[in-house]
This record gives sequence, C-alpha cells and structure tokens, in this order.
Amino acid sequence: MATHPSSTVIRAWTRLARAQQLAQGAIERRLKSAGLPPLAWHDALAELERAGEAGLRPFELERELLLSQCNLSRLVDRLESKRYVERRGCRDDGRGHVIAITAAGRAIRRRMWTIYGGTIHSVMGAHLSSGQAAALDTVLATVIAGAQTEYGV
Amino acid sequence: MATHPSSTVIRAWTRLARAQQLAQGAIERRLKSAGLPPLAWHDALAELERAGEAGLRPFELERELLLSQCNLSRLVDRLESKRYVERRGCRDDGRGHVIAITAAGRAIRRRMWTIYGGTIHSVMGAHLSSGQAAALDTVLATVIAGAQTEYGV
DNA sequence: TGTATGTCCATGCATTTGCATTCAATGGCC
DNA sequence: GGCCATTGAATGCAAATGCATGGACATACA
Repeated sequence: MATHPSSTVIRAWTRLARAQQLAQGAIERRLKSAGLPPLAWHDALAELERAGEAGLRPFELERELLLSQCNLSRLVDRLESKRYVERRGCRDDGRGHVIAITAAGRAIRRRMWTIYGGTIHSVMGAHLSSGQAAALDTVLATVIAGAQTEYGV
Repeated sequence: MATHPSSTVIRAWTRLARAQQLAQGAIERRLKSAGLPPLAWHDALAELERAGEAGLRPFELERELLLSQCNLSRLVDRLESKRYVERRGCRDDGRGHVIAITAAGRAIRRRMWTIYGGTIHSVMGAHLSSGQAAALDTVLATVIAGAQTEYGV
C-alpha cells in the first residue's frame, strides 16, 4: 500500500484522467451548444429510468452516481424544478423520499442521449477497433473493482 | 460522426468515467486528510517544475492542464498567494506573464507526490499486471489521440 | 502614422460544489 | 414507554467553476 507505482502505471493513470477529461469536455460542450442540460442530469435520469415506477431513494442514487449527499440533494432540486423528476414521500421510512422520473424526464433524457451517444462514438468508438474497446472495457473493470475496495477503506 | 456507439464502447466509456472518478476521489480525499492542497495544484506545479527556470506562460499551462482560461488564472492566484509560484513580467510580450515555480512549490509538490503516487498505486497499480497496465496505457493513448482531433473541431 | 482586429490575461457575477450543521425519523436497549 | 446513538435528507455558508466582459498590448493593413 505504501509502495510506489511503476512508470507505466503512472502514464496509464495520467492518460486515464486526460481521456476522461477530453471526452467529458466534448460531451458537455455539445450538450450545451444543443441547449440541453449537463451530463450529470442524463446520468441521474438514466438511473431513475432504469429503476422504473418504483423510483429510487436519494441515498441509492447517491451511490450509483458517486455524488456527495448534499450535491445529490441539490441536483434533485434542479431536476424537480424542471419537472423531470418528482419526490414522493416514502411509506417504509418516514425520513426518506422516493425519487421517480416523469414523462418529461424520459423525453429529455432521450434527447440528451442522441447528443451524448453520438459524442461517445465520435470521441472513442470511431477510433477503436472492437477488440480494443473490449480490452479497454475489461481492464477498466479490473481497475474499478480494485478502486472500489479502496473506496470502502 | 452521427452514428451511434456499440454497447461495448458505451460500457467502456461508462467504466472510463467511473474509474477516473473513483481514483481521483481517492486521491483528493487522501491529500485532504494529509492536510495537503488539491490534486490540481500538483499537476500545475509538476508542469512548472518540468519547465524549469524558464517557467511557462499562462496560456501554455492552460493547454497542458485542459483548464479554462479564467480558472487557470485563479488557480495561479492561489498558488501565488501561497508563494508556490511567482508571476514575472514577460520581456517578449508586454501583455503576458511568465509563471515559475519556487523552492517552496517544489517542496510541496514532492510532499504531495508521496500521497498521490501511493494512491495511484493502491487504486490502480496494485490490481493490474504490468501487461494489463501497458495495454491500458496503449489503448488510452489511442483514445486521447482521437479525442484531441475532436477537441479542435 | 493611425485604425482595426486579434491575443493575453484578469475580474465581476451567477451557478455549482464542498463542508459542517441541523432536523426529523428510526431502531436498539433499558 | 423513555432514552440515545444512528441514519436520511436538507440547508447556510465558504470556496471553486463557468461565462461574459474589459483592459492592455500586438499585429496587420490602409
């Protein structure tokens, strides 16, 4: 744990950070120039859409999106103010809420996805063979598994 | 360009974003709990240290760090207020400045690197074979090259 | 020379994030 | 039941970010 990374690992990390930053930057810029909300809104709406009618508790969404509690709370505020989601009381737990996507939320998510998906393609997909993409996916799964054990500690 | 990504590419992108977020989160948390400045300070100081005595112009640093101009300006403000860098006038161009790292800047960067590097290792390096790390590095280089052409457009 | 256009950098303002605190409800325990 | 530690979620306040603007100098060109 106290040991130091090899220069290959350092380069890989640097590139990981840079690739993510470039791609996310491209996505955010294209969304904005299409007059659409930021990327985080899509991710939240996508999780909620997957959850369906039952919705999700804020703390569940928080873990999915790796967002801090207070930030998630305010993201939901913004989504709610646009009527993309609604907060319902929670029968099981009087402290909690349930967040559910609305029809408008599904609609905007779909519109965002055309931009979002297209940008993923032009930034990543178009430059990778399917073997490369699969290899990247596999190695990143390993990284995530490792980082998550770290996260808990 | 208007085409859509394959599901493998979508998964790879999702994992890329998540891996980066997990790793960066771990780094930031450890830096903070060690009483050290945020990650961005390290990256800026590292670039300046590499540039040596000659320093860098703000717009050069901006491109290296993929930071917006106004944010870079204020990051330099903070670094300068801690005496980690100094702004000098620029002989060649009366509009510009040159930013150079100080001895204190080099010292703090070194302290940050012990945490930063250690975290990279425990989050990524420790879980990857050297072959996996090299493969990751290679594929990400391709992604970056592709994303950068995109960036310019 | 003088005017126009472009580049480099800083800054005011609104939005977003991070941190600490607060409030309400739950669950365990006596 | 009454008490207390814990959890779910919101909010006030400070720091950071994004956006648009402005000011100083540089370069092009008439």
